[in-house]
Amino acid sequence: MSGKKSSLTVADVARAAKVSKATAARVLGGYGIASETARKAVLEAAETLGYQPNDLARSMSTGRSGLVGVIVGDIENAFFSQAVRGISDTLRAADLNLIISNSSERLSEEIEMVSVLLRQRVAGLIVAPTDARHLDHLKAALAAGTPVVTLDRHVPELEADAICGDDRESVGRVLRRLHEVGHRQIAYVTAMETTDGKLGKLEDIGISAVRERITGFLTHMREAGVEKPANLVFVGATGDDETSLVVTRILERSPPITAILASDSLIGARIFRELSDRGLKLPQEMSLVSWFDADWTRVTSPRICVVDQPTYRFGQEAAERLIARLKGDASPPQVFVIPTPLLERGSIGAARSD
Amino acid sequence: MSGKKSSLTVADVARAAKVSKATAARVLGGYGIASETARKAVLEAAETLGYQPNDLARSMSTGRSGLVGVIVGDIENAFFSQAVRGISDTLRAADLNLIISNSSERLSEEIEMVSVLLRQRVAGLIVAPTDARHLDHLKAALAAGTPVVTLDRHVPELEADAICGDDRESVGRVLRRLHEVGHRQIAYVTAMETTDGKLGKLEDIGISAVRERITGFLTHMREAGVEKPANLVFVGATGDDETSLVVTRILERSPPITAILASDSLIGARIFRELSDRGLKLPQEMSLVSWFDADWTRVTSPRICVVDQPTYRFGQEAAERLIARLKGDASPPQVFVIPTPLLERGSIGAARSD
DNA sequence: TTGTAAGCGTTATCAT
DNA sequence: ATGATAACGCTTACAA
Repeated sequence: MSGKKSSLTVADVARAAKVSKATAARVLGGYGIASETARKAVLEAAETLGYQPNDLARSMSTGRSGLVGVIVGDIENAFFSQAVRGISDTLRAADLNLIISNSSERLSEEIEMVSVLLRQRVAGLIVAPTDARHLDHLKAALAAGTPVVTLDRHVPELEADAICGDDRESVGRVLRRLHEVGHRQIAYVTAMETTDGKLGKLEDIGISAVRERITGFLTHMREAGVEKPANLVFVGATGDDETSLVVTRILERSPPITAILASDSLIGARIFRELSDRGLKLPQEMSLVSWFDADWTRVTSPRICVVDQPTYRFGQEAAERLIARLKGDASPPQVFVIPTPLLERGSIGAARSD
Repeated sequence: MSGKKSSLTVADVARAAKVSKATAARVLGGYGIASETARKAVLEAAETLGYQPNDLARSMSTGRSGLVGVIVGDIENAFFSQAVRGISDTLRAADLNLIISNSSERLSEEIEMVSVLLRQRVAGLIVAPTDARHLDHLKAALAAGTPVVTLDRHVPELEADAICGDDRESVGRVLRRLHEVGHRQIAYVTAMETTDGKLGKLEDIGISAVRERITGFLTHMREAGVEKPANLVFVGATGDDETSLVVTRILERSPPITAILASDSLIGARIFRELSDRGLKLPQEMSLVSWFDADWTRVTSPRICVVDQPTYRFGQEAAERLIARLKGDASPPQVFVIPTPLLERGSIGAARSD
């Protein structure tokens, strides 16, 4: 009852239809030409036998594989899973499938996964590169003729299309808004880890989206007359405990910090919980803005103001670019910047009088 | 600069290493035997040439493919993306990769995806079957010798291992708790669609997890002396508007409904928003319990009591079962029931006096 | 231990 | 329009 029946081949169908293997293959593969009679005979034979083509073999001889590799930082994160959905929907419409891998935002894993995917001879790669300073593996993919599209991140040195948000500008929008209602001491909190817990050189930030946003933050804050904005960037908010520590440091600051920007929605949620655990009232005692319009930001009171990153669209665009490349588009690599508007909600209030 | 260099083969390496193709293949494939000298020569040649094996070809000749197909209802839903993460982590440890597909909870898409994945000759399949009454495609997979594991759902008629929660019991736990604090009129809300908006025959519920929970609900409610518990099951909460309608109907009921169970975390979030939009106070005016410990349930006030479905573990177990099958385990199919404990939080309060 | 040669299931070339 | 037949890149008897 549990048959490991080594599936049927075109040869079997050909035999049943009393034509040559070549003719059967032409009909089944939908290429070349065949007479109506032959076509009918073959299709009928295939039907009754229950023939299922072997895409492995097909890819072997054609050289192209119908599989696209996707490497994200963390599929559990709605930011990425939503993007993956966009990718998936778009790819399917082009008859492509998707092999998915998690880098856990670790370079070593990303390298490993690229290698695995290349071995599988994927038709193309969509990657959220973990570290803009290590690109050999991605360059190797390109050199092997496998198109690459970067997702959410842009690496100029790579000959690849990129889909990303307007990170630097989005920070500007947030800060302008906060400035309008009187905020001056504003904290930026990110998960990024540094050796000493302090913000280092900007060039050392491997994830371009993070680098862009912090750069924007520093620029705009300086323009607004804040002395040492780097002191307002808090790094290392990687988990609950670390974030708790960061919040403590923020609350101890003098002059008092009146608003917090959370670099992503995981951090945002943690910060929100910390603040409400400590009994702080939003937005009277603290304003909060997070990146990504996650579910949780709409059930809090007040609801949380967010920078809306339409990641489903990120995914769509990425897949579309890749498909274009697969179809032969050989134009120079482009960066597609997707607007990430500020969604105003109750978590921004007037700054406390200092 | 953009080379479509048709990658190197074992033959190229063999030539460079001055050995036969077979010897090179043996070394590179890590099978058979080779002298130390040969081994060194081959590896060195492979290294300097930059040889990358072709897994497609390998699968072709060995018959096994190193790829596992996963079909979920909606990768955007944290319930599934978390499970996928569990699957991914576990598979990787066994040197397997994962092709992922979305069924959008539609049978037709599921059938299509199974077919695509079988064509790709995946080694195995992990599926959250959309409809327990249509199994031909999954049976075909089994017949072709491809092991199948069902995720979150169990279909007895299928010769496949199943990983699922203790759905029926979990409803019991929830209801018992609610009963203790005085609730009698309790609503169960699900996304499931029916033709007339009413609950039909239980056997017609295609998703086993939903069927089990509703069955449990009806049984326990009856045991608690509620007359027509079916009237307390609200179906069709598929989107924001539909859920709004359901909530209206719930609030209009007499005798008044004092507690709501949300069949999944998307519905739970929608219901919560509806309730707070209407100014109802949790838990004084309404109690709420949701399935799945989603992020949003921990940032509301009060926090939402949930039935904790450890879906990462669901995924892990599913992958482990599949790996066991791939290794040749031929024992009869088993159902692995994973406990889904009730996490008590502030959203349960004493029932209003009626 | 090593090499020769025959597959795996397609596609693709070239006569017929 | 159709049919032999040779690839594709690997594994795997079987021989040497």
